[in-house]
Amino acid sequence: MRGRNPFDGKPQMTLRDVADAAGVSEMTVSRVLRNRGDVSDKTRERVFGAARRLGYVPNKIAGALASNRVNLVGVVIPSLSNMVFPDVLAGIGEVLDKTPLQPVIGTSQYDDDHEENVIYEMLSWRPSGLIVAGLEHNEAARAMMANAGIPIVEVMDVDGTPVAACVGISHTEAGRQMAREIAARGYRRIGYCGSSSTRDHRAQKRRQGFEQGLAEAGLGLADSCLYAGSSGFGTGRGMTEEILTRTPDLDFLYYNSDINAAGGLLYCLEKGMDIPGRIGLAGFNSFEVLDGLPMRIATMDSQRHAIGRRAAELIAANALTDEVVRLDPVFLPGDTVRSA
Amino acid sequence: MRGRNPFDGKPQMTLRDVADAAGVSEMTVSRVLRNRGDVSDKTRERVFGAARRLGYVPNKIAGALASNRVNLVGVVIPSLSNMVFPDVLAGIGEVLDKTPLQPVIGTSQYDDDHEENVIYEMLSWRPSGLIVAGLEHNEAARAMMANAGIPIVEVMDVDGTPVAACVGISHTEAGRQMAREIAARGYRRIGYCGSSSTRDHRAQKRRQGFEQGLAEAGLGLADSCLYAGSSGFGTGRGMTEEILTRTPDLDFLYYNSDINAAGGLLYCLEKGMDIPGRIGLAGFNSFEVLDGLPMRIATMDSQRHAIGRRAAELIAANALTDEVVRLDPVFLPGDTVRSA
DNA sequence: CTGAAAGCGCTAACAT
DNA sequence: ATGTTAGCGCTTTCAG
Repeated sequence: MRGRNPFDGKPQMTLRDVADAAGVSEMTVSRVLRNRGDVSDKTRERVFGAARRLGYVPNKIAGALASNRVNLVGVVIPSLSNMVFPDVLAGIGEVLDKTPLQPVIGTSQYDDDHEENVIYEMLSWRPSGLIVAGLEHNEAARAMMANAGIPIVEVMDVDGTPVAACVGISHTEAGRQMAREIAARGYRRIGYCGSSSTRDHRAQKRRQGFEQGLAEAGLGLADSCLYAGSSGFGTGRGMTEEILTRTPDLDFLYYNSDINAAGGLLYCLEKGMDIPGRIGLAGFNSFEVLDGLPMRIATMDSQRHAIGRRAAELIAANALTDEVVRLDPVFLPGDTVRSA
Repeated sequence: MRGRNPFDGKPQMTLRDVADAAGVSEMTVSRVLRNRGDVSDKTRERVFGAARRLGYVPNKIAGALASNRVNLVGVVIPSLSNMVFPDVLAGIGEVLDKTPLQPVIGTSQYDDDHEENVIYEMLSWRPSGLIVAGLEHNEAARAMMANAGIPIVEVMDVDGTPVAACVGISHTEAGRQMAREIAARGYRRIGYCGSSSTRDHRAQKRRQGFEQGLAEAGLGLADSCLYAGSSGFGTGRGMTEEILTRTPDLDFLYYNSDINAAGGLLYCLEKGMDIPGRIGLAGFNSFEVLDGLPMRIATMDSQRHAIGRRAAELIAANALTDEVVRLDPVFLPGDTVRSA
């Protein structure tokens, strides 16, 4: 016997089986099941009946090979634990749901070589398009994407050189804008709390933009505190305690994420600090779950839902362009910064 | 020309191209690229060289059709926005990363017919296994899974009749156990806050188990408050305000999720209520991000990471069993219940 | 409206 | 250690 899956007892059901059961040709079954071409109502009914009676599930592998059409869209993101990505995926899903396309998700774990691998695996399934988070990829990955011959969209970030199309915000600008807002509100002794990992390129860019923005206002970072590990209220709280112990006269803290900022907020409130008078706080992302904290954290909406939608639209339109769609993050002052 | 992708300019590269470039047969290229059989080092090098020079990406569709082997594992979950599922996925990923298998994620949006569809689509790619959240599926979905001829593992929940294998906790028991803990700690006027949707079967089971547990202790639910929409601090806060306004003498609140419980906690603290003396609070899930709230919320670890791991192990072992792996949720008293 | 033939790109099995 | 042959299950194309 030829190479069946060794674990598969019964051979899989084929179009042939349905065709025999319905007394028609394989071709007719194929047409009925795909709603293609003209088939008489009587034949159609018989075929549908036979297919459902037998519990036939088509083999898309064979179909894809024969038609050279695969209704899958690869989506490569760093991680699912970071709450930003499910939001992007939701945006992608909303758009693709109206098409025959289906997203297939892969995670790179913030590792370039792992990402290369995931992209390679995905491309080997010949998807109809590929959405990849970020603009930083190794050479091999960039080469694969450039030669894939399908729509490729890099998302989240526009600060860099895309392989093809690109939908995102400028994180450098986001950081700079936040610095401007803070400076305009009179804060002067400013600290930064974020990740020590250099692998989150977008957080790095925000930080750089932030420092640039401060410099343009004649300010600088008075202190910063970095953590290894994942963001969380505990992490934010810990960083805040540390930085304020070391540099007690800080009057503003900018966090890499709202999650950490929330931990900082809780810490400051517990210590009875006057927010936003004595000290101001701001994060990044705008997470809906956090609405309901004692104060709304100043943040910037990262537009991730819109980014997902726009990227999916490009794929759905089979856009082989190198268009760059630059969305604007929106500053949300919340309650943790003084009014301007 | 035959049915190429209409948008694909250049025809795709095949083994033939690599074989020609390396001056060997297609078969040899195939063997080299899959590390199969004996190939001389010299030939191997030449083939690898040619493949990488040309930027060859194999066509897994053709490979899968020929070998009847697909290294994909379908994973069907209700949603990615609910933080529990990324944790299950992480567990699955950890295990599958050590195998050639790759998870493919699909979401059912808590809708049975949508789920049926997603399962159908996945099975049509002939994956090596399927992991599906929950035990509630429509007839068609159950039939497909029963006949798929691949390892099927239903996860999260064990209260019901699995199609095949099953890894999870008993949510009914989880609810009952929580009721026992609460009763043992002397709380008597107990309220429940959760979702009004009946689609989250596991939350429903916890609530039922909770009521049973209360009944066994001679107690009952004094009030309950349901919300439509997504959980969040704001939601938890709102429910808590509402239920305490309506029934001010409640001395305990059980929430469907830690997220909502956190909102309730913040509300109660703001109101200056004595926790856990005047009122106790408990949630469900044990989310790491929440460590760092002013108090640790009493909760139950839902074992979702372990569930993901065990499920993936069953798939990796190609277990065509109907084994039920019942894990035990762990009660974590935190700071929001009195000591027993 | 339906069917027959050919072949998608790859791999199992069998040479050599 | 390498090559040859014959499909995998489906869809395209062309013929009725």
